[in-house]
Amino acid sequence: MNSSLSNPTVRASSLNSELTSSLRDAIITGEIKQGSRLSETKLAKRFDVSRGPLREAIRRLEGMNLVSHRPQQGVRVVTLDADLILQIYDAREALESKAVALAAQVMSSAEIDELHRLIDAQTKQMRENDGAHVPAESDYAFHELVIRGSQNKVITHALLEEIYHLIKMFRYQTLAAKHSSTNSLIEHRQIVYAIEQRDPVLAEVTMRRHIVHARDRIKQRLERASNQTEIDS
Amino acid sequence: MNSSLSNPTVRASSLNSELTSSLRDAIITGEIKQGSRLSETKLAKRFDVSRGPLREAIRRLEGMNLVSHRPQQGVRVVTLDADLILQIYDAREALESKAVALAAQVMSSAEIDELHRLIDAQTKQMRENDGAHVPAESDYAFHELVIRGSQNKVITHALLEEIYHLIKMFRYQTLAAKHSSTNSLIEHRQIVYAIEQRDPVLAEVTMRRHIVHARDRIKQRLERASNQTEIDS
DNA sequence: AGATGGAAAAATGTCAACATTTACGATTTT
DNA sequence: AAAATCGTAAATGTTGACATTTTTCCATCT
Repeated sequence: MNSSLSNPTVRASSLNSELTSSLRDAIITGEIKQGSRLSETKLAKRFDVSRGPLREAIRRLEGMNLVSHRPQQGVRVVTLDADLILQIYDAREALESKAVALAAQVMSSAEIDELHRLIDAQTKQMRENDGAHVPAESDYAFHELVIRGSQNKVITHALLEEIYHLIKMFRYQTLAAKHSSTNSLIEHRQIVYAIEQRDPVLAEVTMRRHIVHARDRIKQRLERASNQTEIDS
Repeated sequence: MNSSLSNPTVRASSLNSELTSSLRDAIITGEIKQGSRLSETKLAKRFDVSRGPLREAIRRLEGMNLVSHRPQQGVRVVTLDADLILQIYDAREALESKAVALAAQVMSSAEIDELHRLIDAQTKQMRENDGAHVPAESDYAFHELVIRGSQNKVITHALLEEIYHLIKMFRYQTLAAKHSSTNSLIEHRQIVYAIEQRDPVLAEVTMRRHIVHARDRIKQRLERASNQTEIDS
């Protein structure tokens, strides 16, 4: 239940911080379902803590857009309907295309080398798998490197502490897609190329297209799923 | 001190919510100085509440990027140095240019009329003042209308609940600029025109230029201020 | 039988006290 | 006199209990 009570000398730096991570992951994986109410008393029992730290963790989740709060009525897990998903990708497109433009200007060569290592590893993983897919974790690692490479705290915070949690939640649950496509890897190579050329405009355009592609694929899936349920009913 | 304890029947919907606003405003206006430590015990006495709701309010301010937390050492108010200010405007450029592109596609004619009313009021205010400036509040109102007009929850949250608080804090303190320029009003008219034409590309480009202009002016001011202090020392 | 009312239970909002850690200052030692 | 160490005080982290509101369930009335 409690993930870190092993070494009493280490002092796991704060309970509410641990709770934030645990709750966040439980929401992302769907262990706590979309739209469901978060009962403070039940969660306090489940994690074996008092309600104080728990409430603080919930307040942080509010800032991550993972739960919404209504006074005197508690908090509910966000519901990822089609509209919201597409809105998330619009926000991501705006922020991450700007991030890569900045990264192309300020990223160190050491960081660019790291990007190469990631892509090489992804190429290898693709061959070892079915030859058409790359693990989602690897995909996240790539994007996180680029985002941090922008050295823009505000953009990095917005993307990694808010938008990406929602994207992971969507991919993990609604989609069962734990992989990204071959096209994705090709586009990643193009992005690294643009960064290497120190060409912010090319980098921005390439990243924007990469994300719009992903958005389009998702939109098609959602529309098909919507039609399907209409037929079913 | 306490802004709403008058009517006991009305029940001011939650103490920690009120605290969030009060603390936020105290930070934005500089009443609580940049870089200073927020003492929970002192603030609890000052607002005459217990530390529970206060801590929750502080957790919310964390999500707004207004304070940063270090375990076992409390929270400090963010410091708006030159780097951070420019990063904020880069993030704003990315998000708000996308917001206006979306707004151009989905805004209702009633909302567009509201934009016109605001601009007309600003024109009037400018004439009644020195003839060259418009109150900052009016400027915020315009941008907020456009942002909400995008109907994108994620972008709206990022801009209005995070980035704009930092911008207001900067304008209120570092800059003593409680006004925006004449150019600004002209650019606002161009933005409304693009929205009216239902031209998302033109709207996006115009908004981007509007924000880049503001960023450039700030950058010049900051560099002059920096040179000035070098001379002084 | 359905709807309306009230009472009980559970949930959120809040507070005061306890525990542990950090920081500051005084004292001691070199 | 300067530096290091120890002790005290204050701050953060956490807990359990109290208050008010909301929800649910049951009984009663139409």
